[in-house]
Amino acid sequence: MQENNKRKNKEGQEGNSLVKRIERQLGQLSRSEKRVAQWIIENVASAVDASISEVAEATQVSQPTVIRFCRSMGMTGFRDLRTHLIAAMQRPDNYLHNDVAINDDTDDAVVKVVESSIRALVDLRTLLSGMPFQAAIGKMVNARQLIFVGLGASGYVARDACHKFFRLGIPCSTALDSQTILQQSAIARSDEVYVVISHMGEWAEMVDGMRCARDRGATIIALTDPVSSLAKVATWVFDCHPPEDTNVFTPMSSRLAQLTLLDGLQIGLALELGEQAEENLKLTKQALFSKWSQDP
Amino acid sequence: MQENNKRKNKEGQEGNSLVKRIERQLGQLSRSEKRVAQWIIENVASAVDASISEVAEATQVSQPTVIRFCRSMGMTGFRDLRTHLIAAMQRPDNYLHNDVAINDDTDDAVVKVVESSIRALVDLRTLLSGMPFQAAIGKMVNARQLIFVGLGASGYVARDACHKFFRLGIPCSTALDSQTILQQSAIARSDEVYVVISHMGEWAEMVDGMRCARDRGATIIALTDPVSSLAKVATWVFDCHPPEDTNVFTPMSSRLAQLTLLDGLQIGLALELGEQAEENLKLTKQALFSKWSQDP
DNA sequence: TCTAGAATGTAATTAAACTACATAAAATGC
DNA sequence: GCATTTTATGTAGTTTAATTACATTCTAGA
Repeated sequence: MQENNKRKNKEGQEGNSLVKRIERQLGQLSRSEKRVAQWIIENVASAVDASISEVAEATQVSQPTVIRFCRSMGMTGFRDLRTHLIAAMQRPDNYLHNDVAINDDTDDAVVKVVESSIRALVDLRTLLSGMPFQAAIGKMVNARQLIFVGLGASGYVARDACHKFFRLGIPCSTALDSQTILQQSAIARSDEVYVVISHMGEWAEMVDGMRCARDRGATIIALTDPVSSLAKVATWVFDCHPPEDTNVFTPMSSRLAQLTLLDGLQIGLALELGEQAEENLKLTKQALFSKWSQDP
Repeated sequence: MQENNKRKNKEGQEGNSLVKRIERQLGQLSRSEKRVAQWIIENVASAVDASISEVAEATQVSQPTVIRFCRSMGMTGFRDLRTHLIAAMQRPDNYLHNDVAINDDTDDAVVKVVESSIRALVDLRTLLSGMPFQAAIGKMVNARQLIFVGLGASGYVARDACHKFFRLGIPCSTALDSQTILQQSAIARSDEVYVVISHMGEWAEMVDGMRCARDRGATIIALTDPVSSLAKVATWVFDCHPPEDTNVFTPMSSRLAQLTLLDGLQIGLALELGEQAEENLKLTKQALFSKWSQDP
């Protein structure tokens, strides 16, 4: 009758987080207390904000039962439980998957959106070790120019990246539509690096353009689905598998992973470039700062 | 006495972003509120367990003054402050010193970048409860037009948001430089909603423009530092306090929080709009999908 | 079926958080 | 230097949250 144990093993690396502790003691609880426990596990996020009456209502038990549950968990009371829950939520591994549903109220939906973003980045962290940062940065260091390529929503990511990398003192440009991409790649040079952002990696013009650039000797760094056509053309691929796209209300958290990946590349490149890049970064920051500190 | 000073410093460091924020704003507080702030800084550990009355007693001020202090810090109340204190206590020194260092190797640096991004979103998660989503969405539902405003790097966030919201079927535009902002706000209408993104919230032209738009009856939703001039002008403020900006290699993880916040707003708005928005989202997704599924 | 003991709920109690209003202090204008 | 506004703070009351005491219900074993 109990839940399967394999899940416990998989998630159980962080043995002493409060959520895990509740899970472990689930068996020893009475029926009503178990309901409370279950709800808290499944709604950790809402639970940290809830008052005792809200928990009681959500789980259809009386308020004293909620307190009894807290005591069963070794806490002095509800307040204490809340304290520990908040602390536990600071470990990102505690965020579980939960899609936005059409009948969610605003606050629940927002919480879910944020949590799905957190999950996207936690996923990214686990993928990092397999990514060719060294190789990509090695090419960038000697590049005459970086060209950031992206269509539609990915264009915003490309723009953001361009704005970030140019501060290192490297010539940077963008190509955000088919025409520009094709023209740009037609004159590609072997000392140029293309950074291409594409969820699916299947837009024909983009793939064609990149193939052309590649043929002309340019380096293609692709943030895309590793099984896509684009990935086949690229010199180096950073695995950004597209989202499962469960429903229309799921936002594109994957672009956060892309942005973060590009942050990582930029910082890595800055370190590789050394003093010169550091100086440039300082200067660009100062340029902003000195401006607005004049009008308080 | 020397020892006293040292201890104070040490404990100040042991704190965290919230404590730092309190320290930073010490100057702008009134005499009594400053007493509260000081006590909390020097007794973070006791503060997380204390009730309002205990804090009031310890600092010799009235209970409402303690609440006022919480509000001055941008929290909704004492409960909220406590939540944030607990969360902040969870990462004593280690995360602060997790900045990228000049002698890090690439992989270390990348991991640090990703973790600081995760941290930014987990921080956002703890701030959500105090944010006026309902109110903001309420205004957006009936808006004739949404105008997304941002300068420099924030401009990319504004663009991204614009591209996201227009898919709901609402007229959306952007204002990404001083001239456009001033002109746009000069003709602002009471049924328009401005969504303004600014880390510092102190660019004079932007603040002036928004004040003008506000005077003309428009709604100003600001993603900015809650103590900034922009925040004072805004109708609703979403607390996006600027990063502590420890070194030049620290990327702007805070913009991920802004993007995610806007994701949340968009999804919340979509739910509020109901079927029509859902239909629009579906259609825009299909428009993309049918295109690239033709060329595999 | 009866009864002990656990489980749960009801209703009252206490304490915490917050609000509205009043007063005092400081800053400003004349 | 006095009146007037603004700001800061406290007092007292209200609302909400957390907890306790006690009553009821349920369950298991004689």
